[in-house]
Amino acid sequence: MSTSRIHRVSVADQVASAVRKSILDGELRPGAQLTEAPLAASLGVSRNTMREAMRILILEGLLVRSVHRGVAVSRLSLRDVKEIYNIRRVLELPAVMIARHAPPEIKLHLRSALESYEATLRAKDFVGAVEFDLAFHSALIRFYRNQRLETFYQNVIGELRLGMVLVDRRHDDPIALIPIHRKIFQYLDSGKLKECAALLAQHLQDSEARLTQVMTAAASEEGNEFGRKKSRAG
Amino acid sequence: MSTSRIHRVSVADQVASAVRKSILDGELRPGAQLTEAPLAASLGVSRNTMREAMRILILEGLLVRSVHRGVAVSRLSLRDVKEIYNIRRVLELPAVMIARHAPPEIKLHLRSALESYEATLRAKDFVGAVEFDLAFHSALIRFYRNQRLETFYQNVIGELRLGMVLVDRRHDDPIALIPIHRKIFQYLDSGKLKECAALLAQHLQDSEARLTQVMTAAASEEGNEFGRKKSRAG
DNA sequence: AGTGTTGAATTGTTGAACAATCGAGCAAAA
DNA sequence: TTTTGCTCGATTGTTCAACAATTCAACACT
Repeated sequence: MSTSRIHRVSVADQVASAVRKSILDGELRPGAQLTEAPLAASLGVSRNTMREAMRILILEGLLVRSVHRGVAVSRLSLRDVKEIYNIRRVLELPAVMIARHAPPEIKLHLRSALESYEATLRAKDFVGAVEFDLAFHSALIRFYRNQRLETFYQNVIGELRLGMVLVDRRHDDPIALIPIHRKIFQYLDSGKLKECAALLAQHLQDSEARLTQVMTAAASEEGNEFGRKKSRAG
Repeated sequence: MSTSRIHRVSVADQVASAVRKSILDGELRPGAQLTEAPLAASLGVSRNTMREAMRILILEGLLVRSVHRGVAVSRLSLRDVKEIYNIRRVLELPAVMIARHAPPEIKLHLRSALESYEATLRAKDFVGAVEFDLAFHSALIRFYRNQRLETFYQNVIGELRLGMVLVDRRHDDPIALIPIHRKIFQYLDSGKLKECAALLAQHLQDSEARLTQVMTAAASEEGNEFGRKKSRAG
């Protein structure tokens, strides 16, 4: 009954999806320790299956395992952020440059993501807006028509969200980002690809700077929180 | 005793490496069915550990699993080849363009790979030459100084080798490829990056065309071999 | 020839077990 | 007081054995 579709997936995959969602939604914070047995029990699967699911998420970079010390939700370092934004530049900027003869279907996706983005943002749902913000950028990658590139990009974006859950609503003025995305889309839609790429580059630069700034700020005030095991502040 | 290093790795990882090597060396041909129990027994590990190892290789794209039907070594389709070479273009060409202020360490790697490549090729060791050919190209990716990009590229190259094991020595004249790589390196070394990128693009185009051609040829004569289960040629 | 049906083999998943290892608490020593 | 060493409970790494679900091929039946 539960699996009505023909598209059958293994339990391990489903468990992986569930845990992935918990991480991406910020339910499981970066650094959180995941002990196998209780987690497996809470999801009603065996420890072996849970380990298989964890293996998937480790390969995706959402979890880290240190031998005999368990797995934990990955912590995004500043170096990671730098890497990820470089990847975004390498992939997104050429993507818009090949958008000339792109099928209209992808542009519809872009427009759809854009409108959802604006709607959630105006509704002050900043957490939900992240989803559509990244959906917009993911749609750009589809210009390549390359499955491997898309899944890779998706993984990278997943890691990036690890850092964004820490940011949340500290955004000074997220509404200000609306016209940026809109302008990027307009340039793209009207074939002004160079201008589009330039604006996108600027946008990525700003985005990286903002995240980096918030992360350094958060890192400094994290010492007296529950992040580290032994806070020397006591 | 066996693990003298501090760098401990799980058994599953070791098993994955062993199987990966078997595949990349052509011992396990594309399409080969891998039944868990015998393979696990032959390597002296449990079925669970073997499944974990398989999961890794599936995520890497070297194996495919269809539910309840087991795992098999991936077959590279022409579409796959097209995707992979597009990825190579997206990553390798910009890589040489940012090689201006690259650390000399990477250039040493390039030179080393180049010399090994020429040596093995002159020794008529065409299978071994593939290794160094790809090592040369992998070194280009290191210009990015980006761990995620490198591992992704490494995965993609691994998949490409799935197709190359089928090709092997059908190369018309592999020796002719020596001056190409050498010229690419010289352009790079002397800072003529545009010329380098152009030549590299040409090289990738030729390489793709050759592989595609061999694969279509191999596919047509594969029908009466053991490739497909039911050959209608009988 | 075409169509159930059966049954062996393989996979998906579970549950339990045991050794290896870690971490914390506590005692002994400096 | 700080450091060192020890013990012990908890968690992980790995194995093993079992069973349900599913596939595949052979076979019987029409």
